[in-house]
Amino acid sequence: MNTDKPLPVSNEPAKADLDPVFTAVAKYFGLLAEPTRLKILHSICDTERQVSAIVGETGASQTNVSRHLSLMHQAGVVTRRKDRNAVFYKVSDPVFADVCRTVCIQIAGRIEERRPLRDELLDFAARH
Amino acid sequence: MNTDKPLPVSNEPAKADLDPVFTAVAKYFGLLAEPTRLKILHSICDTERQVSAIVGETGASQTNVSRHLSLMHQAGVVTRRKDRNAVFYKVSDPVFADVCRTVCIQIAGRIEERRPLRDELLDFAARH
DNA sequence: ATGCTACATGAGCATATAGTCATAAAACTA
DNA sequence: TAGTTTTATGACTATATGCTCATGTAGCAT
Repeated sequence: MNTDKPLPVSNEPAKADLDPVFTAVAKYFGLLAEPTRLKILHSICDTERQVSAIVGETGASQTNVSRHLSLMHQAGVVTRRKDRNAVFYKVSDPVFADVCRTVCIQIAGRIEERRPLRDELLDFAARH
Repeated sequence: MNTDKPLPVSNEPAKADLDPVFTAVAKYFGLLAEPTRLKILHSICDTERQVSAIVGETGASQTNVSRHLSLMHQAGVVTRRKDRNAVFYKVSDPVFADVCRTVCIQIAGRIEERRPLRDELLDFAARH
């Protein structure tokens, strides 16, 4: 019998195979879907920083920061460098670096205008 | 006593006020962080479609599709148009339309190469 | 060796949310 | 009117995950 991947139903153009893509992309966006992670990314998008510094900047607990950093390291969007007793992290993924810079630096000034966030991200997109 | 918003600790440049921004941005990205929603967005990023058609395309249940559509409508990224018995949805946010087009059309062909997804999104970013 | 600092991690809790089933509401059809 | 189709929603379940407390581990200092 046929052991190849199951053929798509009717004449659809291999649409079933898109599922893993959607799942993977969703996970990727999920990394950007948490305020604490965005804060952390903001803290290390330009400068390499050690965990304790990130903790101080973000105000999150050491445990929590460590967990988020592990997660993002596993996903490959931050790099880890150990120096003596400290561990330094940095955003290695240019997309993420861009996003956090844009979001944090560009948008921050407009928060008091209370424009819908949609507009903010529209501006973000327009500049890329 | 002072009833204004609390002053930032030490000489930090109003960093505490960034919190609502991070939260809002996170919620926004969260809309893109679910496979089913990405499928739905893919289905209506170019063409306006009624719910039953989206159900047929995505393979998700009618209830689930309806919920996701409500959610995205509330968030303002899709528009709703009622025609007789049917309801038509369309992606109204150009950012989302772009994302879903890019992700689905551009990346789909490369899934079998098994490159890390990071590279995929790098390409996405490079073309903007 | 003892203690201190820096980071990571197991266990557990609390909450958010994706999904389902049943049902409701609205509009068309016979 | 009765029945069908289309979409939305209340109630519920299951799972994921953000967070914390406690503890472990590694390197440095005295």
